[in-house]
This record gives sequence, structure tokens and C-alpha cells, in this order.
Amino acid sequence: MPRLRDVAIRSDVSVSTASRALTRPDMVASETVERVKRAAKELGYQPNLLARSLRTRVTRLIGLLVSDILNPFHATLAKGLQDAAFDHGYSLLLCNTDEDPDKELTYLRLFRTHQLRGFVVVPTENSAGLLSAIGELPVVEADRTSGLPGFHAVLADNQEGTEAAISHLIAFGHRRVAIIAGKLSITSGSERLSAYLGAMERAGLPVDPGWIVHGDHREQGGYLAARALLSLPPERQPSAWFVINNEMTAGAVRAILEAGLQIPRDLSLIGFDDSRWAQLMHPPLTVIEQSPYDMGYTAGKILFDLFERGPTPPGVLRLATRLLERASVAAPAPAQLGS
Amino acid sequence: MPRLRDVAIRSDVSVSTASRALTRPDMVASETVERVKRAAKELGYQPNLLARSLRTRVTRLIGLLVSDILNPFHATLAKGLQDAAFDHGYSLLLCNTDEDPDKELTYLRLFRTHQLRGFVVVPTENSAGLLSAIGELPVVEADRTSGLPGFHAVLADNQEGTEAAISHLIAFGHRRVAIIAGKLSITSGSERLSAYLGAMERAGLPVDPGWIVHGDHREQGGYLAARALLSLPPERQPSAWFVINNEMTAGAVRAILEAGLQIPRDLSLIGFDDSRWAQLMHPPLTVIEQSPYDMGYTAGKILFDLFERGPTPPGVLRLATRLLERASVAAPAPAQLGS
DNA sequence: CACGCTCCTACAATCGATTGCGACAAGACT
DNA sequence: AGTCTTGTCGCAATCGATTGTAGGAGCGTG
Repeated sequence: MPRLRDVAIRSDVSVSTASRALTRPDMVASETVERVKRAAKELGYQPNLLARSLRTRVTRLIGLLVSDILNPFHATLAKGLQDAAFDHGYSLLLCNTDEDPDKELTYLRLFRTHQLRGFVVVPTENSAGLLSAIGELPVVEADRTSGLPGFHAVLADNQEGTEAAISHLIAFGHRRVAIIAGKLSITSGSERLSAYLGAMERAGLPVDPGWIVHGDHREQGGYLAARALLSLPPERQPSAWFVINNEMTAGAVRAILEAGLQIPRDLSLIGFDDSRWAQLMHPPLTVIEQSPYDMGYTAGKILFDLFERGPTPPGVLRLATRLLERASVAAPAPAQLGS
Repeated sequence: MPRLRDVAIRSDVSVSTASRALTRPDMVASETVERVKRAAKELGYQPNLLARSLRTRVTRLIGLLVSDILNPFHATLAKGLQDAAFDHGYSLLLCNTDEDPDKELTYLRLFRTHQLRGFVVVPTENSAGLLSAIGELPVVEADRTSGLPGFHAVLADNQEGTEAAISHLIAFGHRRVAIIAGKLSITSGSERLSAYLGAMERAGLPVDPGWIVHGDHREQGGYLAARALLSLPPERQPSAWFVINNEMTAGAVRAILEAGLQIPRDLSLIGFDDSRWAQLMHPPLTVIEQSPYDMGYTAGKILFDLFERGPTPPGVLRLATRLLERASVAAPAPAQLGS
């Protein structure tokens, strides 16, 4: 690989002039710039970013830390961030933690050793303890917050979305609405649960404690939570479920199908976050749509802003949600109305 | 951030000894090693990989170039590669090209400027011309090959998979089997098409030219191809479709539902590559399952092998496929048997 | 005691860029 | 003619690590 020195020799200038000709052309005579550029092109010169970054103390690398890129929500977020990175001339280091604190710590360290400029993280339960250790690196949290002060965050408007979901169910006549909730230590989980409780209370509807089950945000967790709901005695059965994320919704659907129930005849269902399978399943699933792509793109923009303008007072940005009415919600069967 | 110099001063040795104590402890008195390590820990020292890589001329970065990380196939492949990278102490740069040759070229250049050690690519039509330009960088192709000689590749056993699909349909009594094929310039597409033709011929079944439609490997392409099939005159209608990738299968399903047809009553369907929606849709889709995770992991292993052992004669590794029988294939209705 | 040997350690060069500063020439101005 | 600008360009230091080589300490041996 040709070095800057080769370009300099070929265009008969010093290395410093060659450097300036390529990066700050206004400081060099235009005729010289031309000569240097031509030489660079002829040699196929590509600057060594390691050397440049070492000298300037600035890289053009950012990171993304998610628990699982297989979750379409994360994949879409990754794409949004990647596009933002591309638009700003940055490259993206992708890291899956699999919810493993050791991996998470390893990656966080890696971010520092690789001299990343900053990163975006979808925090997990363990993140809070770890993030406080990384120090001065600019960070933007997406989807959830670790609860730590000082971080910028881009989140969905969980309250608005949840309320829309519950209102939708109530409008169909449901009075017995269950929730497959998540971990309280994860903000998206706790916010959606409390919005559910608020919406039910405002509607004057009692909530059976058995209607609140907690999953681990993964498919299997949703499945187990659904089984718990299905095993409630008949007189306590809810007529509709609200599931707080897409993975658990998939698990819940699996459990429902296994139990031989039909949606929405026997049970109405509404999920948080859209996905292809939600559109294609039978019946198509009514969901609260979020914008993971925008979330990623926006998180990126905030990050780049941070790079340019320096530290900013941290703020939380809420992205709107939207009710996508499809066919998994219907009026409850008379027998289900209960007391 | 503390530098090695700080560690050296604190442990009262020279920078070079500090360096050796941390990276080649056998060359330094164990008592000194101890002292240096302690100092490093106390200071929270993290080596600057830019400087190290600049000096050693070797980074621990690899890249992944895919057209679209939103495709679960690519996402899963990415995860496999990421896990392989983690296991070998490498980090992964993720790049989406969106099938845009400009982006692809930009990223390829980026790989060189970032001094990546090598990369994995799922080639597109444009890749062939570009890959030849990147020179000496180790590359492993996944899922498809660009057709260029000299590259290692990890592919699905397209012939085996396609034959299993067609045999399955034939075993159910289908004689009129259509294919939604891809671009011939993409090997996975051409291989699956020719395997289809071979299987039909060996079964002694004629193929109506109208039964072969080409899509662009994306959802919309599958939709359009499906519309083309559905608009064939009744006497030329196939009783079963084989779709060569998951995105186009989704589009095809959309078109079928729009047309008010029922699977498998009116039409049997079998897709290549499994996905969650294929499991959850109604009816669950019979598919040829591939192992994108293994593909990514294996591609990574080949790449790391290349790093360690130096250039190897390029080879093509085929990963087995498996027929996942679900419920989208049934015997054709008598009226469909045709002539 | 001189010599050679083995261990350790330090000095200094090096990777490939960027950049502060000074040198120099050409032109403007007094 | 002398001085001052202005515009270009080169020298050399620098970023933070790694590593070839040389030198010194400690020890055993003849």
C-alpha cells in the first residue's frame, strides 16, 4: 500500500505539503494541489486511518451495543444508526451482548481501546453498573434508559402508545385486560406497565393481580407468561392481552395457538412494536408501531452533534407511536364479559 | 486516558519494559511483571489499539458487507460472524450497501483505510467488478459467490435444498410446479433455478416457460413475480410454487392473500430459508431451512484461519439444508391437476 | 581476578500520518 | 532601496505503542 511519502516523492513535494494538499487544499498553491492529487490517484493512495487518528486523537468510529441483533427491532435500529453513520462519514462497530454482563464489559472496554468516538447502547439490566465506568465517552441510550443521570436518550413514547392500545381494547368493549409486562428494571417495561395501570384506572376498570405477568422480554418469556395467563381459572380469564414487546408477543401467540384458541374469537391481542410476522400471521396482528429506524438514526444524529458541539445537557427524546389496527382485536364474546 | 508511559513511570521501569511486561511477560523478570501489571490496573490503563496496530501493522478488525441487515438471513449471518469474531478477539464493522454500487465501493475503500484485516461479503451483482479492485485483503464470500476465482466461499447446498423442495411437491402429487427465481447473475439464484430445472426434468415433468419468473430477491420483487404467475391463464396455472428466498416468499404470500387464495387449498407453497413469520403465518410455511448463523460463524473461522496460516487455495464450503415440513403444501385439488 | 554467560532492562528507531513554526520568494508600499 | 505582507512550502516534533540492539548486573568457572 502506497504511503503519503510515495505520493510526496512522485509529486516532488515534502510529505507535509502532500498532506496539506489532500486535506487542506486552501493552504497550498492550487497548481501543487493538482499535482499531488494526480499522483495520489495514480498510485491509488488511501490514507492510513490508524496513523491519522493516532495523530489527531480522533477516530471516525462509533459503536452499537445491543443484546441481540436478531431481534428485528434491534436490527432496524442498527440500520438507522448505520445510515446515520454513513451520512456523517462514520463507521459502525456492531456488538451483541446476549445480555451477558461479561460480554458487555468486554465490549465497553473494547470501545475505549479502539478509541471509538462514542456509541449507542440499548441498555440491559446490567448496563447501569457498567456504563458508569466508561467515563468520558459520549453515549446515547436508545429504546430504554439505564436510569443513570447524564445520558442522552431516544425512547418511544411508551405512555402514549400503551394508552392507545388499552383505549383501543376498551373501545371494543373489553373490561378484563391483561398485560404481559417486562422487567421493572428496564424502563420500557416499567413505563408501559404503569401506563397500563393508569389507563385501566382512568377507565374505572379493576385489575386482577393475576392479569399482570412479567416476562424476560424474550420469546420464551412471552410464552411462559402466556401459559400463566391461560392457567388462570375461567372466572378470572381476561378477554384481551396487551404484550409489551415483539419477542414476547411471538411467544404469546405460540402459546395461544398451542392451546387451540383463536384470535380474536377467543382472545383479543395487541402487541407493542410491529414486525413482518405480525403482518403476515393469521390473523394480522394489531400493534403499536414504533420507529426503530428513526430511533437509530436520531440516536446517531445526537451522537454526532455531541462530537461537534461538545457536551450538551442530556435530554430525553420521545418518538411518537402509532396504533396499527389490523385484525387481532374484536369485541369479547358475551360469555367473556364476566362480571 | 493513561498511557503506557504513565504505567512505566509508576512502576519505575522504561516504556519498553512496561510494554513487554504486559504483552510478553516471559521476557521480563516476574517480579517486574507483577509491578507493572499492578500499576496498569491501578491506573486503569487500556492500550491504545491505534498505536499498537500502526506499529505492528495488524488490526483486529474485520468487516461485514451485506445488502440489507433487515433481512433476517443477513442479520443471523451477522450474528454468527460476530460471535466468531468475539471468540477470536476481533471486532466487526457492519456495512449495509442497500445494493448501491457507490456505497459498496465506498465501504470497500473504507475497509482498506481502516486497515481491516479482512472481511466477509454477501456479494451482489455489482460486487464482481469491485472486489477485484480491493487487492490483497483476505475475503470470504457468504451465501453467494461473485463468480470471481480466488475467493473462499461458504454457501448453502442449493442443489440439495432445491431438489428436496421439488421432490416434496412432486410426492404430494404436484406436476405443475412454478418457481419464483432470482437474478441469474447471483449464484444462489442461478443454482436454485438450474436445480429446479434438473429436478423437473428428471421427474419427467414439462415446464411451462410462464412458470419461471424472476424477481429481484426483495419483497416487492416476489410480489410482482407472484402477480405475474397469478395472471397466467387458468389452463396454464401451476398448482405449486417454489420461491427461492425468504424476502420474495413474503411478497408472494402477500400477493396470494390479496388474490383471495388459500394456502394450501388453492396453491401449495414452499420457500427457501426459514424465518419467524414463516412459522407464525397461517398456515405455517413449509421451507428449506438453511443455517445462516453457521454460515456466518464458518465464514469467520475461515477468515481467521487465513490470517494465521496465510493464503490458502480457495475452496467452496457447502452447508447442508433441511426440509422443514409444515402446512403450506398439500395435494393439488383435482381441478388443478390439469393435463 | 578476568572472562564469558545468562537475564533484564533501557535507548532509540519505527509505524504513517498531522501540524506549529520558520524560511524564503514575490510583490506592495513608503 | 528598504521594509513589510502575503502566500507557499519544508523541517522536525508528535501521537502511543512495539521491538532490534546494546549495555549492565550478577553469577559461575578456569
